[in-house]
Amino acid sequence: MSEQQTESLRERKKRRTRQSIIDVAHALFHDNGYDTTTVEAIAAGADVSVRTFFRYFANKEEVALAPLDEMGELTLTALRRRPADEPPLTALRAAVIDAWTIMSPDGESLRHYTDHLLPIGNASALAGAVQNRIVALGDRFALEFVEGDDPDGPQPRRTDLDASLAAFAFLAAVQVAVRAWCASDSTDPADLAATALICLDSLVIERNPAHRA
Amino acid sequence: MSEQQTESLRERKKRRTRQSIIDVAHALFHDNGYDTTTVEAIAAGADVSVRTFFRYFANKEEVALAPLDEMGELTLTALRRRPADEPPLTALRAAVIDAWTIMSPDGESLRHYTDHLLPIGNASALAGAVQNRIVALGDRFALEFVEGDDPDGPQPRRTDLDASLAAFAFLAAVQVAVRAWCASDSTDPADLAATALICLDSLVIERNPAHRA
DNA sequence: GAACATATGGCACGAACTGCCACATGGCAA
DNA sequence: TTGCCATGTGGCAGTTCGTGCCATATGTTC
Repeated sequence: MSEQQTESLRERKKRRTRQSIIDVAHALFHDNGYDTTTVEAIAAGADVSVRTFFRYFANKEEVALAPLDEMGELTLTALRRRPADEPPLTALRAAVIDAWTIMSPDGESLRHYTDHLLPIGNASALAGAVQNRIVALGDRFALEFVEGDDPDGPQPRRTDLDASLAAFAFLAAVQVAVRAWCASDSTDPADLAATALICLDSLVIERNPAHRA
Repeated sequence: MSEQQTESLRERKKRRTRQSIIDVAHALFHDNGYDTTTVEAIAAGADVSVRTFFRYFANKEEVALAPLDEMGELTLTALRRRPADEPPLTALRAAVIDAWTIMSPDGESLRHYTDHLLPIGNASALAGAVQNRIVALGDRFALEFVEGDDPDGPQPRRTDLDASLAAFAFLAAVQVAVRAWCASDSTDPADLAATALICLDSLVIERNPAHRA
């Protein structure tokens, strides 16, 4: 199940094309900025037609945010490996640390990731798209908690509201850290991680205090 | 200073044109949805050229989100009226309640506001723009706390990180509430307010625990 | 190699914006 | 009132993103 049945020629070709588009695009974004880089240029660089570009990516944003999506997926799978009875915020905190550790056994791939963060952060046209990803990710995090919760466990079933709240408060904390890091003069990924942990550690969510609705 | 010197004919005309564009646009959004409503149609309805539309609003999103901006401003001014020594989350909670109360002495204008929320919430193309506004608002909230903080007060000066964290955690909670309300079958603004308070009350931010950076 | 499925390219088109220039309108002073 | 100046407005051409349609090329299967 973990071993892949040597993907077909077609699939290999598609994978290579896709990666080529991503690489070319990010190189151009880095050099010329996101806004001034046209899809036409990306397509030309990746040696595909513009029409084909849009078959691989629904829009220009998507190719720019591909690395972000990867990190999101990584965090999500890390979250799924946490014990089911762990409180949401604790699990999320641990998951993001796991994801970063997995990504940077050498510390290099995390830097490769953060390298994409600055160009993205500077492209105001991308900001909205980034936020959309974050919201979508938050929903998936939240879903993990309500689904994973044992219906006949010792605790009363966690409400959707609690789950969402934990997920989005968590993401807000990470965002604050990323933005602070981007604003600072540091380019060291370790500083980013440290800032993120500080933010996460000052977050607390009370479990539905006796509150009349 | 509070009384306006009877704005000039020019200014009155601009104001009317602007409001006309907003009204026409939202009527069309309500009827046909955001995506399928073209700027051309809005401009035609408001009896201005397309070129002029773009002189009033930088893009289609901006006219759609004008009511949201208004609410943001309202909350911000309410926040400025809070005592300076109030903890950020407490002040924000009170400010948003104030803003809602101001907006709905009769309960009608708040409904008028929430009426805009659904069309916006359903327009996926707007989601990113909404998030952008929220981030911008969060920054202004945060700024309020660091600036308003007395440098030689009894407490060690609040860091920017703390201020941002409070602002964005607050906005995350409100967002969760709004989304939950949109997803529910309720159209009663009171339900929205109640949900928002529940979310806000389970949020706690610890003040920078002894944490080695 | 034939038959089929799918990936690709090219073209026309719609919609969001923008720059530019000509014209109209409001404000102001002689 | 007249005329000058600032500013608001319209129209048009052009760029870019994104989509539907159809013909063609390439991989897959028998």
